[in-house]
Amino acid sequence: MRYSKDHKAETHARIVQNASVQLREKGARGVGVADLMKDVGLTHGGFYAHFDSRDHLVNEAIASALDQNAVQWGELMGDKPFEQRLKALADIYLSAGHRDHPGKGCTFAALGADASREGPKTRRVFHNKLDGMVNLLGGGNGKPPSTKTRQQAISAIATLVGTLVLARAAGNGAFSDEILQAGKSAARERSDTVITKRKSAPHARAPKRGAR
Amino acid sequence: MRYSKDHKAETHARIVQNASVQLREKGARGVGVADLMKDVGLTHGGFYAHFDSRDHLVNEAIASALDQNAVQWGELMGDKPFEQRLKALADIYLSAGHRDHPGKGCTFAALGADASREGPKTRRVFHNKLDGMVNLLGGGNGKPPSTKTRQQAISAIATLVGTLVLARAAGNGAFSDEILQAGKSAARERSDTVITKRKSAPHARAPKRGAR
DNA sequence: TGTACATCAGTGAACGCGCGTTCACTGATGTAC
DNA sequence: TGTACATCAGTGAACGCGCGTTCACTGATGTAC
Repeated sequence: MRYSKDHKAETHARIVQNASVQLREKGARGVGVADLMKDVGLTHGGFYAHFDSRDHLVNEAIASALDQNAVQWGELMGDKPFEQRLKALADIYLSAGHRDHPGKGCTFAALGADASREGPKTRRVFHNKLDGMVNLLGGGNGKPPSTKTRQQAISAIATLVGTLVLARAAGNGAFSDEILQAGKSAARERSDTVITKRKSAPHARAPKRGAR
Repeated sequence: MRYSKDHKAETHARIVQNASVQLREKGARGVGVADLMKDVGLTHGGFYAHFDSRDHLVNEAIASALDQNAVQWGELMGDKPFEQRLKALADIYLSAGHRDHPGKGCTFAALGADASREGPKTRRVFHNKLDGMVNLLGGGNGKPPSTKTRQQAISAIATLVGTLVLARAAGNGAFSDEILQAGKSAARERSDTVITKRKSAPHARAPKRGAR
């Protein structure tokens, strides 16, 4: 069968999309070529008309998942100021829904640990996309953030990612909920601190003994 | 060959120890029975004199890794007050050494995401051990921590875990170092906040700025 | 417009390999006498 | 103390299965004339 113009591109995209979900759900080693193709409604043999190898697909799917995340984050944050951005992000990010549906969720939390075990290509993708996320959260309306702001954005993201990883590892019971709550509180306090600091003036931090 | 009294227990422990390292390095799916036994100096067939199945070993090895972490944390923190505990922990936890040697490091960071994909047994182990870690970091000398203190301990741990996961995913270059630094700064600021809050009420702690 | 041919995404059997698991066997040491 | 037997941690060949990959083939549609 020979298909219309961009039929191949569409199928390719469908495989990638499906893989990006399944990888986040089952891990980098948890998804087989045959299962994947079956899910897309094809047979496994056709896979190699689209990808050189399983590894190539994994890389592409992870990159795609990260891109989706970036879009989601961008929509969520709009042009709010930093502390409001963080609040908006944390509320969604640390919801039970996100915890219980990793396939549509954050790739750092789902595959970050796996990434460090994959090839340099995968790590490079993570590197680049994470850098983009940091600028997205920390940057001011398109402008690249300062070193200090980057620092805050990084640690904010780290807290979100760590909280989600721990909440998922702990299941979905009361303790897991407590973890999500703790993460939300931390984000809230962090926002408040930033707000307070900005208000209290362009200098100083804690009154007397801050000790940095 | 029939071996001395506790020879079997020793071999068993060696296998578990080896697995606990390799699992953290290569992930829950990345370690094979044959490789593992070879590393311990035995042949693969003997494995089943010690474990019912590979899955049983994985559970035992993860539990062992988590126990080791708890011991390490305990030694590191001694009977210091919370903010100093966190500082001491963060300095080691967010070091390049820890990032580059996951086999001896934190199990939450290395296998937390994997845990959520494993069976309920593994998740229960993570649940229990994490709960213990929270009490360890948040508790005051044996006493169980308050809800508020637990919250702080949880988010502190989450930040550490998330930072390490991201730093590893980003490789080990300048960006990865920046991530570690951001995590350390966050831990420091968090400690200061706690100090400030406490200070403004009951009384003081660090002389002027030294901390520790 | 109609016909012959070329293309190539997708099919499904087959291959090779690795891995978890089984099993008959070994042989050094503990135990019974 | 010495001897015969029992035990069982460990050996290594073998099995079965799943998975990534290959390959000859299909047949609907695009293209050439």
